[in-house]
Amino acid sequence: MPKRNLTTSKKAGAAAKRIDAPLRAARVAKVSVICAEAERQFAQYGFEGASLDMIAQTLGISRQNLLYYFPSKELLYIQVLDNVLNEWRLRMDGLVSGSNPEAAVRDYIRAKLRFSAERPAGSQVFAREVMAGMPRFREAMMARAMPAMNADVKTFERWADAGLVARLDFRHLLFSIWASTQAYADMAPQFACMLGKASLDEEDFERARVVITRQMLAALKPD
Amino acid sequence: MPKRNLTTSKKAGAAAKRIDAPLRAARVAKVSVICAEAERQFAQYGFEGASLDMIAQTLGISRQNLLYYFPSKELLYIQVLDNVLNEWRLRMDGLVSGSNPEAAVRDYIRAKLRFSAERPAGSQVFAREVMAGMPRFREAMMARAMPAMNADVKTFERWADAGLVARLDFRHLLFSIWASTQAYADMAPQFACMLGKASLDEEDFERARVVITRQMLAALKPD
DNA sequence: GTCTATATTCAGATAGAC
DNA sequence: GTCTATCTGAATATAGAC
Repeated sequence: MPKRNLTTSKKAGAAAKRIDAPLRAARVAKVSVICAEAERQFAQYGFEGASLDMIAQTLGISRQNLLYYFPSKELLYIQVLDNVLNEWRLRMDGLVSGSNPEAAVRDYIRAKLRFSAERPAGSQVFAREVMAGMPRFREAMMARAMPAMNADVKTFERWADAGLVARLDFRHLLFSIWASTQAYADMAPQFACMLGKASLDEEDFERARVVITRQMLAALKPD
Repeated sequence: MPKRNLTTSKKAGAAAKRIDAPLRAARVAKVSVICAEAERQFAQYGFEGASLDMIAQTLGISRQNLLYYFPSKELLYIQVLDNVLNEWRLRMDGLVSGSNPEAAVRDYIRAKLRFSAERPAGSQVFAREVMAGMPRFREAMMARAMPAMNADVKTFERWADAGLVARLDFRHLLFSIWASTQAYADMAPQFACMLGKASLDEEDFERARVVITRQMLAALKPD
């Protein structure tokens, strides 16, 4: 538990804020770089496989110093997952709405693929947590991802009522979009390997976008 | 290194075979149940997260006894991955061929989804290995999965030449089929959670099959 | 906030008796 | 083939000095 010295902690209101501001900012910045590196290593090695020692070493700090900011490995892990889910929602929320299904689906796929391209580690940490049976993040999932999905399903159903799209099982349609787009983060090493290159580039993501978009729009086309 | 005693190891030809047969059969059976349990635990906890102690305990044998059959954790892991890749190919090989694209795609998706339903752990171990950057199974992947993919891509291109299917980037089409179908193994806990149940059942897989098949066939329809 | 030192637990692997 | 005993290394976490 971090405790500021009496000199600052005793002061209240504006004065305290003025003094604490730079301290807090430094702390926030450090916490942020720790989370970024932890995300990378949890993604590659998993919760048990990653070690606080390695993470600290990569950052050039001591393991004990890391434990000063995050009292335990598990809390660091939870924080990483929380950040991922937050940015996920930030990027995806409200994309499926309005009255233009085609534009919505195009944007949705584009946003998800961009997330895969820009934040592959976040997606992988999430995938590993899911495969483990969501032992540490089930409630957060239920509370935050489920409402978002249900809202999207409802929107699709309204579109189907209006005859704008075919009537499919939209839950599984969403699963399929998630799977296809997230795979370009989670399975990137395999895909790159099979394309004969070291890693996926912008063109690969663009080609993926074209194919996946075509699939979804074609499937949604009213009979 | 296992060494049979002199009495049997000295004998050669048919006599030795007759004596060794039951021994070997017992060994093969034991190796098989060890692999099955290891697959389950590697799937759930990952390579580093799974422990030989836990695997042995679940099987009711000692860790040392387990190490008698597999000299190291890594060799056990490699064996598990090898088995997965083998059964994968056994089920999928040659499905994309002939002159009926629609039937081929339907069968391919059906077979992949069946694998996800029947062998989810195998798929998950594979996914974890990929996310780790394929540190222990890259050559095997390259040597065995890549030729299979290239053959399938060539078949699709022949179909496109004949005007039977639209001309897409078939590599990414295959990635998308893999992703959508494997997700019903790898992401099963998440999907089940979002469908409000403990685990996916036959009906879920059937609904997934309908949606995914529709996507792929619609995308492949010539313009 | 950062460091040194240490407690504790647990994992993989080997040796050798039976 | 299976067991007991043991070696070795690594990891999380805590205590306390500065």
